[in-house]
Amino acid sequence: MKMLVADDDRDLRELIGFTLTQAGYLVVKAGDGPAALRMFEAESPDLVVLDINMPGASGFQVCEAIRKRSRVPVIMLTVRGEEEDLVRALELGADDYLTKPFSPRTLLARIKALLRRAGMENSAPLAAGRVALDIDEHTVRIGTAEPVRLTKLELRLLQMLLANAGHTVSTDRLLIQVWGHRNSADRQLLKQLVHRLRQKIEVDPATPQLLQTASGAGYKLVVE
Amino acid sequence: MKMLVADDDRDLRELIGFTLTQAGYLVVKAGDGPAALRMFEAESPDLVVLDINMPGASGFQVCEAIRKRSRVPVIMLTVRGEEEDLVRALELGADDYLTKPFSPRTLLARIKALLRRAGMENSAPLAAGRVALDIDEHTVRIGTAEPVRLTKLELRLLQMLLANAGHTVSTDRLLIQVWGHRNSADRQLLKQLVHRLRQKIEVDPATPQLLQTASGAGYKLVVE
DNA sequence: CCCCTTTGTCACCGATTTATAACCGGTGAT
DNA sequence: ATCACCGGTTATAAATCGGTGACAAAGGGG
Repeated sequence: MKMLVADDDRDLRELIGFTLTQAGYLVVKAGDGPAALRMFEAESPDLVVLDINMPGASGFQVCEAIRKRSRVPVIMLTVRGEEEDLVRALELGADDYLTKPFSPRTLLARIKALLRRAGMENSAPLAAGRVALDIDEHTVRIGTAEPVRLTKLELRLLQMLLANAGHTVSTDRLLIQVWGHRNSADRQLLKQLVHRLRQKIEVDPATPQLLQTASGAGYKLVVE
Repeated sequence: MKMLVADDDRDLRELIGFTLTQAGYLVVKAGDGPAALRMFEAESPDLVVLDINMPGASGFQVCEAIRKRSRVPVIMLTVRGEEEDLVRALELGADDYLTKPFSPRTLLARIKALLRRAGMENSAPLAAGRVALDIDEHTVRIGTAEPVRLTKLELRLLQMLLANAGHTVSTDRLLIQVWGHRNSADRQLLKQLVHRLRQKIEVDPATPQLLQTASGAGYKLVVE
């Protein structure tokens, strides 16, 4: 699940990003309206957290532009006492809003409630290079081959690697993302999981072309 | 469209009632928790506006009781700065909340947004492929076969799958949409319901052609 | 009240998925 | 050379998942 966070307040942006990352979501960030729209185009997030007050283009304009091409859930951020803003935001198609300041816990609760209600059928398949991941169906397609079914853990691992395609992801981060905890004994789990995943997605699992080992560091997904 | 307004503050109750009536909705009112539950039973409203602080039974208890038997949209009313309340309310299954004081215009905007999300304004497509669902009659027709009668739960499940025809719907989402709550123990209910539905709509229930399992992910309705 | 339908609960099976352990070969440090 | 460590592989045990049948509880007319 990928989310776009658009806010000009750097600290708040990082806080929200951190909160969502900890909760297991992938996060992309933007500091102003135009950047938010570019990121939206480039990343096709599954949910957007959008500050109303931003330089460049206001949250309203961004929201309107997003609604022109997608029904992705949008949460607007606003300061207290600006009820006119809220009405306008909701009329423009925003799905929910939060008044600043808010607690991370509240944000998460709202996001979860929204995702629960939001249909979620517009979750675009995550892809890089020849690898296309369909989260809903729990499948990957390599090139034009038949889609391969993945288990829950395989899906999470591949999602994590795909989100950082071309870059090495450390074993610690993978452990946290896939199992939610880290301790040295669990490296064995990762070994196993990588092995099983390679059986499914590599042409020759003995000489991995896609899921390569970065010795001593972690793993990476190679894209051309 | 009938709505239940439950609040112990008589003035606020009347204001909300007036606002909703003006907007063209039918309104029934209750001044405390037990009355709210009685009205809910007697009137079967399509949406509930529920104050958290009420004598007799708190809004939490009322919300919980409502969720035990219905998935009707619920909006909770609360005072500012009680974030714990909000989280608890949303976790109990409330769909939205408003912090007092709020403007009538805000209330209406939120209600409309909620109805829009609940799919109560634009009726979902009732047919896909060879499957045609008649919600009023509680029947499905597969191809040119005789219509088959469905139970309430079977209808909801099939409606949900039909709305996402061709795409996998996760078990969690199905649990929420059909029963209104999610709880890992309740997966058994879904198993049974799917089993019973297959008996009714599949030519050979042992090898499902329509209602297929996406192992580890959920179920999907296959359309050609 | 009884009868019938619907819904929830339980137990069990087979298959899949995940966890645990042992072993192998390569590498780098001492 | 020896040893510790790392990553890959194989094998096996444990847990989970989905399907099924049987049956009990709840609900709804007549």
